[in-house]
Amino acid sequence: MSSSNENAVEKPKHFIQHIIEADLASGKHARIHTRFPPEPNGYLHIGHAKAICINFGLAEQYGGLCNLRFDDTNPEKEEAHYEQAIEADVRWLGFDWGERLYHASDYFDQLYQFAIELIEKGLAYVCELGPEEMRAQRGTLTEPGQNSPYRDRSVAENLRLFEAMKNGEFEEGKAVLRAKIDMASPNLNLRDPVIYRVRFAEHHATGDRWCIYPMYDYTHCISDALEGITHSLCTLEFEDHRPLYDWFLDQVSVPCHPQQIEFARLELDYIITSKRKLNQLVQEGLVNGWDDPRMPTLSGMRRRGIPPEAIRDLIDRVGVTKKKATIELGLLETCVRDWLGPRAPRYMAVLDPIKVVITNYPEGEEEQLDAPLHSQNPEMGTRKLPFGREIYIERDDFMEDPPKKYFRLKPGGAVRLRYAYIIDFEQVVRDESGRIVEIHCTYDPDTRSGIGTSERKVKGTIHWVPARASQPARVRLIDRLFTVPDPDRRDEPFTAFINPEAMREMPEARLEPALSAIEPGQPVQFERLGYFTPDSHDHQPGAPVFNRIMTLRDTWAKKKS
RNA sequence: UGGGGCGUCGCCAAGCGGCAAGGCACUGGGUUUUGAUCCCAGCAUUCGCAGGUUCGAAUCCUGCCGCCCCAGCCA
Repeated sequence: MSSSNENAVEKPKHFIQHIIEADLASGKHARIHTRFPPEPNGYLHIGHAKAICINFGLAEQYGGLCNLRFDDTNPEKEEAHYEQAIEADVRWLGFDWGERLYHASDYFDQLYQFAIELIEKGLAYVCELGPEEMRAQRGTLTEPGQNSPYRDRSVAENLRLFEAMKNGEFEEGKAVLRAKIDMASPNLNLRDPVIYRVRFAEHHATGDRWCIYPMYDYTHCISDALEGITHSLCTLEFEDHRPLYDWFLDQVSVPCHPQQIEFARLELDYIITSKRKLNQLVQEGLVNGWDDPRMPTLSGMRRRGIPPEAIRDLIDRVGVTKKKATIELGLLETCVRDWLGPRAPRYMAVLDPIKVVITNYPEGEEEQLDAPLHSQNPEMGTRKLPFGREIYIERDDFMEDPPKKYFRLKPGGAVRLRYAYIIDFEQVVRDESGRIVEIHCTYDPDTRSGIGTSERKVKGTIHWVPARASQPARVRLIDRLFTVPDPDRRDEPFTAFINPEAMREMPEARLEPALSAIEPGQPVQFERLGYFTPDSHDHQPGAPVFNRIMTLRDTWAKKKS
């Protein structure tokens, strides 16, 4: 996808690949097995795409397997409908978990039995400290914690109390099961972490069968082991949890001991991935839902028209390391253009039209031009393009008083109309207020594209649509959601940096007729403007609505500024 | 002042004792009926800093400095 050119230098392997290859070579594993473990409490965003691509991608690359597992251990936050959305997003990215769709809640019975095993080994106890007391006794970063007064209960008593917890005999907050590790550990995670808490909440998968729920650290490692995961990949903030991950697996009779490996999550400038903040955007109506095309959610990017291949390419180019890195948005833009460039069929649309009358073109006449769908790839075929006396061009493709090097239409000048003729400027027509309402030109019949006999050359070529045969449309210009690269890390709230121009609708836009056959999901290029696709919610065959996926690279705009 | 990580070009990133890959961005030039694409060229005497070991260090040692994460009965 990226640079598969001539000298095709092999892409260097990243550290996780080194680990996997060593494990395969040493015979530690015959095949690898990974998993993508989202919590079903929100929608997936571009950051999740990295975890998805790494887990599924590595399994694919080394002939292994990757499970999809919902980490549903907190009934108060999770909801079933998120699961369907997550599944759709993972599939959209092009990955498949086969029959291996699991839930942490599938293991609640086993998790309960392993907890009993820990109690029997004297490694877990029921603690009746309240949340505040427990915090007070945990110590600080520099001071050790104190042992709970309940720490030395007998195995029999712990067994009885834990069962009482399970039977609903304790109110929420009145008792937890804790691992007995070390209250003086410099790693806070090892200071007798809670492994079960009481919650009288309906769980979306297990209903009211349980009133005690296992905590993440305890659940995750055991779930991995039960699924035969070989490499448990997660983000950097879990590094401190690895000793606990290993501790549980060492104490309990699970079938294997997966290796947890941490990598840096994906960060992009001009975007945010905080669940809380994305939710705020939606709740406060700052965007139109989770799949608003401005959103960095996978559903938003899909609706905007960004190809999943471009996202996979981005992840591929960015690499996998333990160093926190913020990638420039420009790289994503490059990936999108690289994927779409050779594939998107070309059409013409005028976003902000101004009428051009070709005064020497016979009134009432019209001709059908043949225009290639992709000038570099003739195999894509052609479409018919009606041309007549009246057409529309882009308002900013004409300037009365142009700067030097402006080679579009100007007084005294000429331009080529893409796939049609060269036209010469004649005059502008104004209304009473002096506003230009029309431009009059003449065309040069010998310059028709392809079959013209003239040797005449002009510097500029502009796009256009026929006045009569073009179709009115709403076209939304999508741009970055924020005006600063780091809206997250400012003194003002991030909402202060929302880009008011992130979605501009062009109400007067007009499309060439062939565009009426394009449906949502099909990306096209509007020549000289960018890549666009019909909006999956609002587009109607008779009333088209297109979203801009990405502009074309524009060096002219750069030179001007 | 505890513990765990990370510091190689503007943004990423190879490199693992033998003398700084690659991508993106940027800059110049060529092609072009998309100021797009494509092509060609340029772009770190230097690897957070300071010492040390060595014939030789981004790579080894020592000491500093900077940044990130951890005190949920969240994940």
